[in-house]
Amino acid sequence: MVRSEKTRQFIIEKTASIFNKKGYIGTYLSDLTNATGLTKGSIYGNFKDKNEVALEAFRFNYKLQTEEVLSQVNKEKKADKKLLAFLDYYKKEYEVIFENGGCAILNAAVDSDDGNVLLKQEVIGKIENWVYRVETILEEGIQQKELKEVNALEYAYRIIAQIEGSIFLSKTLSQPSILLKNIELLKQDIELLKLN
Amino acid sequence: MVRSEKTRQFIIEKTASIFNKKGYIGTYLSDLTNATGLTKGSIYGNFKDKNEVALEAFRFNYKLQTEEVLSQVNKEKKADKKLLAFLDYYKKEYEVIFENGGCAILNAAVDSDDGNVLLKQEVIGKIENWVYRVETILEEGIQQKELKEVNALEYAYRIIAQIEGSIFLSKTLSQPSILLKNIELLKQDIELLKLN
DNA sequence: TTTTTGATATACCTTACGGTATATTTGTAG
DNA sequence: CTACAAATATACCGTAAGGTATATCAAAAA
Repeated sequence: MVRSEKTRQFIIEKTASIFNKKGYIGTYLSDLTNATGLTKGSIYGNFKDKNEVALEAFRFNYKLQTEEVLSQVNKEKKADKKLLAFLDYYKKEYEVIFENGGCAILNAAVDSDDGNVLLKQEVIGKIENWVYRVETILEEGIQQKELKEVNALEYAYRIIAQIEGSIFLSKTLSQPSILLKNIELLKQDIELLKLN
Repeated sequence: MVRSEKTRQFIIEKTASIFNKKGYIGTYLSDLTNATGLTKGSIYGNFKDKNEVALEAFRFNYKLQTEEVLSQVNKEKKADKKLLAFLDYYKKEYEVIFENGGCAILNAAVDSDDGNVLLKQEVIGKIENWVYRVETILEEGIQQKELKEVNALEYAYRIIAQIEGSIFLSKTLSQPSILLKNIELLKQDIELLKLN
């Protein structure tokens, strides 16, 4: 990694959670310089504008929160185990997510609801990808006769809505137990989905 | 209503959805003057500062979205009917909610996550109140032997998380069907909760 | 060791933000 | 119809935002 690429990465890492907590407009260039110890000149030497930093910050947050869980999921063979691994991730990592400012997808989506088209498109793409992955797990499970026949897409939407809503509620009320309990209930649903 | 109170109300009505869409920091005084046709002087004659407008705007949005549903719910006698009325509200009114920028509670909570302590407290209070009302309906239903015995508080959190998550997903992906389907599934859950 | 090139810091610009003091207008009471 | 009070508009302020041109510095090549 050349020098500039290293600095770019450094800026993204140091500012990602700030963007997640304070939003695009609410995160000022002064926040970026304070968090990195760099100057505006240096930041603008590595990024086109604030928007580009925000976009990369979101990608970083997304990777942090979602790509790790996927590797956990992929370790499992059977559909139900995959789904349970997926849910267990939130059980284990909710503290990290909370400290980081909550679900990056939810924050970025709400934040970019006005104007910020690039970020909005990015978020939509990530959600669709997430839905697709859950849907695929379900469909493969159904095909392998591991799971009952349900509408995989609808079921995926339901699970994801439940997770997002639970993280949101739990974080806003500062009550981790809400998330933990709802994850537990989702796991029960998955158990009921299993064929014998 | 005296003249000033009328103007105050006018400002709140005209700016509420802007705050809901663009957030506290993202809504500028110029947005407020544009939306109302008034000047800064007039706005500051009726409100202490932007924060006070934002707070009242949130209260307005909350009333719009939540107090109407409660009147619908209170028309019903039996617990299951109350819960179904509650869910039906979203089925009927999602378009209005979407046009208004989505769920005011979710937006305000995410928005006020940094710094805005007053608004944050307000939102937390509203959520707690909401949870309490759903919890009470469930408990009364259980007492009246209309519903199966479940943990009312946990069940309330689950329903609310599902609704919030569904509105969020649905709105972000511009797919009302996600919300509608999930509401349908929640209604099925309520049916299963009924005794006999 | 010197030169060159890319990265970072400095100093500055424009703009528009939130907010305020004051002038003007408008509705109301006498 | 006038005088007063309340509400609104005007004109302004200080600050800090995002962004840029230029100077300085550091690392690698010659």
